[in-house]
Amino acid sequence: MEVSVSQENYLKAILKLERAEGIASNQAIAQNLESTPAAVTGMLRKLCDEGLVEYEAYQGAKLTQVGEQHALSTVRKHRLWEVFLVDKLSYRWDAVHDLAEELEHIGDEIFVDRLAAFLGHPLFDPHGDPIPDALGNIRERKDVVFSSEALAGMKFSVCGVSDSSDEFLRHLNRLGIELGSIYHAVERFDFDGSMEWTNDDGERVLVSSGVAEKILIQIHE
Amino acid sequence: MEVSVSQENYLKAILKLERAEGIASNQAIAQNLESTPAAVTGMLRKLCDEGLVEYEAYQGAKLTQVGEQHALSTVRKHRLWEVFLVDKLSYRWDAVHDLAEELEHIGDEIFVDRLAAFLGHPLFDPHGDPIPDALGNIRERKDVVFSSEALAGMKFSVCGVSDSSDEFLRHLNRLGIELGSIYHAVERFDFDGSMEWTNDDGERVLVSSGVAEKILIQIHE
DNA sequence: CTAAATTTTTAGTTTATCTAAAATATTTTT
DNA sequence: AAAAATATTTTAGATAAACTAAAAATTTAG
Ligand SMILES: [Mn+2]
Ligand SMILES: [Mn+2]
Ligand SMILES: [Mn+2]
Ligand SMILES: [Mn+2]
Repeated sequence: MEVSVSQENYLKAILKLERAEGIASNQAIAQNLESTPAAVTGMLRKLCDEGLVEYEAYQGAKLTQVGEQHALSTVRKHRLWEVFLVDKLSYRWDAVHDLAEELEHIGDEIFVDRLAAFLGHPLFDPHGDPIPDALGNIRERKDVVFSSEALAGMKFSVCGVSDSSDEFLRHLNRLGIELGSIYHAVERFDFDGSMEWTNDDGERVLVSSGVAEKILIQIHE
Repeated sequence: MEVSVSQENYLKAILKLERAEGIASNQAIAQNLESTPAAVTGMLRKLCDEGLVEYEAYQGAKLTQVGEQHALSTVRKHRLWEVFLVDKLSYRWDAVHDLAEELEHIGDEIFVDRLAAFLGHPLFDPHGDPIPDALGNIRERKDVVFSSEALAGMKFSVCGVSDSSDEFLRHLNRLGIELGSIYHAVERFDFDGSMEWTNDDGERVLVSSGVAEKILIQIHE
């Protein structure tokens, strides 16, 4: 019952799609993994044979109990390694994804658990994504909305992003926006939906609607 | 110029053999990697094409400058990860090899260098093997001999092992012998070459000649 | 019910590595 | 220097894990 690197990446993609849309369609999986529907069909059959996904032809895929645990364990590893890279090796949040994508496939549960203990059992990764615990439980955050929903006058803190691509994160770096940053929404410009924010140091930042829609915030008071 | 996991394992084996015997014979490489001479011939040709080893048919293999650097970098990663596992994740020295064998193939020079910095640029791994620095320099230890050479009355500290197999290390665990342990040689029994040692707490240990021949020590005064 | 979209099947292809047995070269022994 | 023993290479093919393009089948939407 060895699960290959490729298979683990499939499981992660299916987990993500299942959480987002209820079921993982062939096409969506292909898109996620930059592959083709034909390749996905082949892999789904294999994963089904191995008891990791439920799959009937033309009906899309769902993870089995075992498959979901495996996927969650891989996500857990991925996010813990991202924490390690940022907290211990001083990587920036836009430089950790590819490395974590490799590290997530190494070692067993004992290894992950020791890593988690060493890091102090962190609850979130450097992008604000929740880290499943050893049993696969994910604490979904409450009271979290996209910053595009903030109204003028509100005070909020940045607690996540819905796009962890290096390009987007580097754009945020340029704007000075990072996890934990606290801002006030000053104004929304109806013309293009962009917003002006200020922080406690009085620094202003102009956030386009496209960017605001990808930043998760928690509203204060 | 991507070097595969398998290729990196070949380079490491060749490095080891070259240091030990001057040249890496086909057969010795096969033995090291639990493969066959025919498979080795094929891989040596590929590595030669890629400029990583010098190889002429029937003449055995030597690493090129580039190949040696790559091999040293892999060894460096392996040993640094072993230090990480023991120092940070509380693994025992007999449980780190297989994991390091996988981790050593991940990431680039920047990653290794940051890991080394995080660990405080350790000079030796948990088995007493020297860790190459970022440039590939290995500080070979001086005044190190096998414990079988210790004469009655001598005081010494354990600084390495020539066999890092889990079985041997677990045997040392049972005897209570670990890196840094300090002993006095009490007596050698001519009958079978076994030795009796004591530590400062007055605890005695009987070491067979086979074991003594695999333990590296530094003699005090 | 059609037409469009999605998925599966078919029939290979690719890549990387390994194997057994035969042929060849090298080394050792006589 | 032969012969014998040992080591290495060649040959020819196996294996495994994935992926692809195009055709066929199925599902879904209008
Ligand atoms: Mn991955
Ligand atoms: Mn992340
Ligand atoms: Mn390895
Ligand atoms: Mn070691």
